[in-house]
Amino acid sequence: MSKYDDETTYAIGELAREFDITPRSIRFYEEQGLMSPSRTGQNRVYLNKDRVRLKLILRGKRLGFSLAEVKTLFDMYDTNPNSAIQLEAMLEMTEQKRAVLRQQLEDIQMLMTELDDVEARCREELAELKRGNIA
Amino acid sequence: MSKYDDETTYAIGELAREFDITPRSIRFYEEQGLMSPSRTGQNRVYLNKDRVRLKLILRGKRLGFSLAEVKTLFDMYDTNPNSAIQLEAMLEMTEQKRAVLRQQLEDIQMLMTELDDVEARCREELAELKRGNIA
DNA sequence: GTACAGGTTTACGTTAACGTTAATTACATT
DNA sequence: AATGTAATTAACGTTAACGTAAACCTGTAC
Repeated sequence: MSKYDDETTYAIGELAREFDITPRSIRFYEEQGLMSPSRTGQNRVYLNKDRVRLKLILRGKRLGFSLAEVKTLFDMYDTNPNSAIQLEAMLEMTEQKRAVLRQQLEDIQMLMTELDDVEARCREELAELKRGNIA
Repeated sequence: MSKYDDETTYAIGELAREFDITPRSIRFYEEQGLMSPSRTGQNRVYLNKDRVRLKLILRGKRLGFSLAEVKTLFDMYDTNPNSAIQLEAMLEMTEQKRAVLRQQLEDIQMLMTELDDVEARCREELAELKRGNIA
């Protein structure tokens, strides 16, 4: 259970398949300073910590964070892990996202009822047409 | 209470201010075929129906619809609103959108709980920091 | 020894939804 | 007449997150 027990390595294609993305994306994340895998010759070699990073990137994306936002979080964590400042920045960012999501929920509910209306009117008019009413 | 009782007109700048967008955006929506205000000379003049359209466009955007998607919805509603074929197509379309919305609702709820998790962990670690635990 | 399945870099292309000048017009005040 | 405010068209610029060649290396399989 030590830190040393997972020395599995991954090629870029393996990670790409595992997370269902393209190698291009992974290289792009590196280009943006989000990862820095080691090399064997000119080939990229990914360790478990890199895999974890990638997982975090993708989760950030799912949460609606841009790559730039993910990077700021990473940078904060790298230079000052578990500092109060970093944690509070994280809280602030999640709070923002939460606000966006709340707005979206509201909008969706409004649109749903609007769809109900439209649908109801459609059905009514269809019924009239079937009855031969050309109104 | 007839259809004729709202003949208020709006200039592009008024609408822009009201909805907190730029005139450029409004012109862009028109360029994309989403609105077609009348003119006085070369100036655009917006009636209440145009204002409603704009409101719908913005709501669609907040919901994550592209302008192209909003346009297809508009086109469907605009062309032959009373033919049986169009009505049935419309019903099918709304049903599809409804399914998409249900999916979005699910996604958002999942994201919310994920954010809850992240936030909870942050708060825990912050609490430990305050207690002086450097773990 | 050659074909293939992976990897590499470089660099231009793509899409959406505007932003940003520029150059012009028109009406209202001062 | 000059200034200010709001409008117009036309057209090139921008951002994010990759996609898509092109041209190359390289280890293994047959």
